[in-house]
Amino acid sequence: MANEQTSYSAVTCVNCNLDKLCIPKGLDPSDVGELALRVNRNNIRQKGEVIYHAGSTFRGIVALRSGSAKLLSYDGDGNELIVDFILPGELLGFDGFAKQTHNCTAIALETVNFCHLPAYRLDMLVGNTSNLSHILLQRSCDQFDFQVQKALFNRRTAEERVAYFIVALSDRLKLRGYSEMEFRFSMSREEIGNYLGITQETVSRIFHHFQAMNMIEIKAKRLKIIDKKKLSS
Amino acid sequence: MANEQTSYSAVTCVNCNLDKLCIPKGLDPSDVGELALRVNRNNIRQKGEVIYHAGSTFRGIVALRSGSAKLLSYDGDGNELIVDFILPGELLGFDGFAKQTHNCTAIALETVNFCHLPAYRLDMLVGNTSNLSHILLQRSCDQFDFQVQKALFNRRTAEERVAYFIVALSDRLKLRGYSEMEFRFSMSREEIGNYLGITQETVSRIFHHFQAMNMIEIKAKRLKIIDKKKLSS
DNA sequence: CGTACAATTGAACGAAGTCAATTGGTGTGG
DNA sequence: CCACACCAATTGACTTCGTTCAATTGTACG
Repeated sequence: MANEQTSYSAVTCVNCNLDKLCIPKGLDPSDVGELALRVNRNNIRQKGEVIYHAGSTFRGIVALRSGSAKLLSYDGDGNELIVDFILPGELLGFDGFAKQTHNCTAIALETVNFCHLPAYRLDMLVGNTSNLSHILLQRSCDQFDFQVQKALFNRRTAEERVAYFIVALSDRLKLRGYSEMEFRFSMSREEIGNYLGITQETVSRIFHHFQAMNMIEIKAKRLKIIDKKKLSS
Repeated sequence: MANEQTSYSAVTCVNCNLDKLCIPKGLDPSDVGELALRVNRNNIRQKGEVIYHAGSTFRGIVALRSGSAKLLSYDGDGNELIVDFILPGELLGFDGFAKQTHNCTAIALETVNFCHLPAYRLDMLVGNTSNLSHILLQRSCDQFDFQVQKALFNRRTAEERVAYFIVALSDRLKLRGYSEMEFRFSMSREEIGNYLGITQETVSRIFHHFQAMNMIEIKAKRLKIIDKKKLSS
């Protein structure tokens, strides 16, 4: 956001001025030394340049040293949604950890300097792919991914949200061995509306509308999906 | 969502039918046995009962075995926002990891049965508070918390969003040693609008309005905050 | 200094919200 | 087992906030 021209030549995590914000915050001092040895420093990008791309393989965690960046995601129609603005000392890359593929793109908003902890070295520190630390970090990142997804469809119309909600719930139930075409809501209209960011009245009207269009049959909390394909669009 | 009455008596993570979804998914088989020894099983809550409360100390990760739940957060005015609906095999509790205090509440939507991995046992498996695994998990959960925060203020009016954006940015810059009262935006109006879920025109109008109210002075990308207190309300 | 893009400003429209009345479902006690 | 009460869901009428479209002004950079 502002200009700060420092000589980074001799800087490591051990004497970095961002140690109260970045990964070292709260980290055991001995581990900071360990970390410093594994981080690539002084990566530069100019304004508008990409730090990493959605769809690319996860290559590790990025820590911004100076400048600012935007983290964005794309919806189905290619519209971009800015998930976060990144300032010095903040971390980037968690969007690629769970699936090992980034689902966000990071772009510099001005000249940036960043450090990079490569994935394979991250594994050396955190442990291999199948141990618990790794799995929990993965699950946590999953939840983050999901929140990004949710933010994306919060841009859509009320109808699209409700349709998406039904389809997503159906898919999740199927995965758990329940019927994907017929099930019972355990939540009220108000709770659905709250979750989707619309009112219960709107939920009700849209259910009615979908029924009129022969996509679903709904009676109180029982739902029967007639045309899941139509619903998905 | 549906009824499934199984005898859970002899069930451990090793032979649980949710092993393709829950923590064990992707976990090394030897670690699953390890995990099984540390998990408390057969915790029951009835419809409407709380699994954990916002504000309470983090006590570990919860894995839903049957039933469904809602995960919700409260805004400043006590309005609830449903962050997620939880189905069997899904995990709960990451909202408490970063700050060691839950910022969400989990409530059963119907009778639920869940497993519980206590925090101190989690530490035994993941390592102590200051090692890298722990820190990274914490940072990742931080990002999750932030997305929840963002979802919360997406319910607010365009004016509140813009005000919040300015204040939050000011605070973040201050934390990094920059001036909190006067700075330069590195992002365009369009990017601000995209981030806040409103159009650039609306951003522009609201900036103008805040200036007319003597809360800020804005000229192109330079912003000067006149009355931060007023802006925060 | 001019060009291209960014930001502002205005006017009209529309999707979803609000408020209010009605209907429907469920569980409980007579 | 029915009837009542209570809460959930539906439906309608009206309002509003923010969008959209379009025209204009401002700003940065070659």
